[in-house]
Amino acid sequence: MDTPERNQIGTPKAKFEDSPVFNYINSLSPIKPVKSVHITQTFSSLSFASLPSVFTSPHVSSHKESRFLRRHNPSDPSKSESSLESGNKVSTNEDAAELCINSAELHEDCVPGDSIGEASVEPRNLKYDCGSPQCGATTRCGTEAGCESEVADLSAPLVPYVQKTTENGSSDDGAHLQNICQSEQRNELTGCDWESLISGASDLLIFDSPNGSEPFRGIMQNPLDSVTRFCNSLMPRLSQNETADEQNMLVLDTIVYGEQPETEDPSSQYGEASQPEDTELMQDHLNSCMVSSQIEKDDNKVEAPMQFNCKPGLNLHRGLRRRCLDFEMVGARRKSLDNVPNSSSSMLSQSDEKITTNDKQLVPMKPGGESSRCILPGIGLHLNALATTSKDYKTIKRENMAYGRQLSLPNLTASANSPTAGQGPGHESFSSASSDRDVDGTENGVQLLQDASQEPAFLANEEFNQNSPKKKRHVLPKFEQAGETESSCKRCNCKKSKCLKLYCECFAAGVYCIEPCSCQECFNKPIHEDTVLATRKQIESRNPLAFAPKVIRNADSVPEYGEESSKTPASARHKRGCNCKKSSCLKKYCECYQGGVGCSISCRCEGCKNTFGRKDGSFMLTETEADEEEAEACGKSVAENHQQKNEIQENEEQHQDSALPTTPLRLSRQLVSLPFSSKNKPPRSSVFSIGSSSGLYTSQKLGILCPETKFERHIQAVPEDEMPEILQGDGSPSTGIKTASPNGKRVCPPNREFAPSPGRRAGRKLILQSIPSFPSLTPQN
DNA sequence: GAGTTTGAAACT
DNA sequence: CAGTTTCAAACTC
Repeated sequence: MDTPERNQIGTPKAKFEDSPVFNYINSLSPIKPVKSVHITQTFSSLSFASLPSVFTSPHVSSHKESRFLRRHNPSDPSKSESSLESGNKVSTNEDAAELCINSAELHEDCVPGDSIGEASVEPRNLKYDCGSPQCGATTRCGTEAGCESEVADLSAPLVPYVQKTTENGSSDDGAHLQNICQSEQRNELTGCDWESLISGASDLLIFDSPNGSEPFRGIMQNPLDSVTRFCNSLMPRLSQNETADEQNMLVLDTIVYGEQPETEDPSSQYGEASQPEDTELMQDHLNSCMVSSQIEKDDNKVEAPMQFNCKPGLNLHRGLRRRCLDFEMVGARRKSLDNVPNSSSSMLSQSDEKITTNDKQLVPMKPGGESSRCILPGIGLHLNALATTSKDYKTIKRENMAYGRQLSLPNLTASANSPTAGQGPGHESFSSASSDRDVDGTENGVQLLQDASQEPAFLANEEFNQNSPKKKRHVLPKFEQAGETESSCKRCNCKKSKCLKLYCECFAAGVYCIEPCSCQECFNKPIHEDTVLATRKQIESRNPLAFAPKVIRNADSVPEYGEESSKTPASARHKRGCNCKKSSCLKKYCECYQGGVGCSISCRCEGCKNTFGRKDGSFMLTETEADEEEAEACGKSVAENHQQKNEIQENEEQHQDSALPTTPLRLSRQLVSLPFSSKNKPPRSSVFSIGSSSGLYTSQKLGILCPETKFERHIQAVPEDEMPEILQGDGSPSTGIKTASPNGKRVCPPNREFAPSPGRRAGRKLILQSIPSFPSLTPQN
C-alpha cells in the first residue's frame, strides 16, 4: 500500500506535460491555474473539484470520483465514455483500468462497447489482450510502457504489475499505445484507488487476466446480464463503501458466486449486446476482486486463491472461487479481526448475508432445505463441482451451505475467537467458515477442508438423491465415503449421545447439527464449540483416525475387474473393515456396503456377500451374481434386484466420483484429525491448491467446463484410471500395495488414504502437481 | 410413525 | 485385547 511512488504523485504532470494544455499551463504562472482548472475540469468535472488536487494527484482524485460515478451509474458508462472521449481521458481511466480487468473477462465478446473512449482502438487491444493470457496486463502494458513514469507515480503497487505486463511484452500497437497510455493513465487513476485499496493485488490481477479470460467467457457471454443485475444491485453498496475494502470483497464473492447460477441457467442467455454494461459490471466486479485480492495479500497467505477466484469463469470455478475467496476472505478477516475485531465481525456477517442472498438469487434451492445442508464438501466438491454444470451449481450452493455448516464445526475451535462462529451453524457462511479455518490456521482449515472434501462425493450423490434427503441414505449406500462425505448431508437423530459421539453422524462427519436434525440435547452446535472440540480431541486421542474417512479409496488401476473395473469402486476399501454377521454385508448396516466398497481382508464379516466385493476376494460380482446374491439374501424380486443393481452401478459410478471426492475427504479428514491429533498435517495445501492452486485451475479447465454431469463423471472416471499413475508419480506407497493385492482386494492402511486420494482424480492430478507448492504455505504441525 | 434389527462405538 | 454395553442408523411393518 505504502508506495514511495505516491510521494511522486506530483509527477503525474509528466503525463500532462505532453499535452499542449499542460505545456500551456506550465508556461503560465501558477497564479493563472484557473485556466488549467478549467481544463482539468473539462477532463472530468467530477474528478477535479479543486486545482490543488489536480496538481498534487489529479489522477487519484479524478479516478475516485469517476469511479464513484460509474459505480453509482453502472449503466452510465456510455455517458462517461462520451464525456471521456471528449477529452477527458482521465475520467476514462476507470474504464481503462477496468478494461485491463475486463480484457481478461470480456475478451471475446466483451470487446465492443467497453473499450470506452478509445473503444474503437481498444477492441483490437482487448482482443489482442485476450489472445494473450495476460490480456488484462496487455492493455496496461501498452499504456504502461508509454506511461510508466506516470504509473510509477500513481501507484507503486501498480508498477510491479505493469512491469510484469510489459515483460509479457504484448504492447504491440504503438498507435494504440498512446490511446492505451491514456487509458492507462486512467487505469492508473483507477489503479490508484485500487492501489490504495489493493496495493499488492496487481500481481494477482495479472494472473487473473490470463485465466480469467476463458472462464469469464462463459460468464461474460451469457450471464452478463445477471451479473450486471447483481452488480447493479451491489454497486451502490460498493460505491458507498469504497473504503470498506472488505465489503467489496464480500460483494465480489457474492457476485461471483451468484454469477454461477445465473450463468448456468440456460434461460439467462444474454446477447453480447448487453455485454458493454456487463463488462462494466464485470469490471467493477473485477475491481472488487482486485480489492479483495489486495486485501488478502495484505493478509499474506491467500493471494493465489484469490487469483483463481477472480479468474474462474466456470460455474464450478466460481463456486470454488467463492470458497477460495471465502478462505482468503477469512484470512483477511482474521487479520482484520486481529486488528479490528468489530469490523471483521461485521464483515463476516455481511459477507454471510450476501452469500446467502446470492445463493438465493443464484440458485433457488430446492424446497428441501436438506439439500442445501447436505453436501458440498469443500475441495472435493470443488472438483466435482467444477465438473458439474448447472445441476452441479445447485449442488455447489448446497455445498456452500453445508460447507459453511461444516466449517462452523471445525471452525469452532479457531472461530471461537470470531464472533461469527456463533452464528447459526446452518448458515455459518462460508466466510465464517473460511474465516474460522483461517483463524485456526492450519488446523481448522484442514478440518473444514475435510468436510468439504467429504461432501464432494455427496454432491454427486445428492444430485441423484436431491429429491429426498432420506433417499440419499437409502439409495446411496455407497457413499458413506461421501459420508465421510456423507457427513455433509447427515442428519442425526441422536437422543442420548448429545451428538458428541461418533454415533452421531453429524459429529462424526465434523459437522454441526442443523435444523433437519432431530437430535435431543444436542451439543453439536456452534454454541458449544468448546465442548465439541474437546470431545473431538478426546476421541481423537483414543483413535487418531476416528474422524478420518472410513472408506479409503485406492487408485487401483483395476485391470482385475476388467470392464467392470470402471464401475467398481473396488479400489476403495473400508478403513477398518466391517464386522457384519447377519446382514451379509448386503445392507447399509455394513459400512463397507454403505460406503459402496467391497469387503476386504480387514473385514471380519461372516457370510459376506457384499456386492461391491466380497471379503473372500471375489471382487465385484457380476451384475447377475450380485443380483442373485441379493435375491438370495434379501429374497427380493428380480426386478428389485435389477434396481439394486442399477443402484449399485450408479453408486459405483457415483462412487467413483465420490471416491474422488472421498480422497479429498480423507485428506480433509486427516486435516481434521490433524488439528486435534496434530499428526499429519493435512495437506491443507492440497485443499488450498484445489481451491486456488493452478492445479485447480487446470482441473477446472478440464472438468469444470463440462456442462453435463455425465461429463463430470467421465472426467472423474478417467482421471481415476489415470490417477494410479499419477499416484505413483506422487510416490504414494499405497498404489503399489493396492495393485499388489492378489484378490483385487486392497488393503489400505489408513495412512494411505490421505496420500493417494488427492491424485486420484484428473483434476486432482493437477492438484497434486500444484500441491507441492502449497505445502510450504500450510504450516504442518 | 413405531418397533425391530443391526453393527459400530464406547466402555470395562 | 476381548467382552459387554450403549447407541443410533437402517430396516420392517
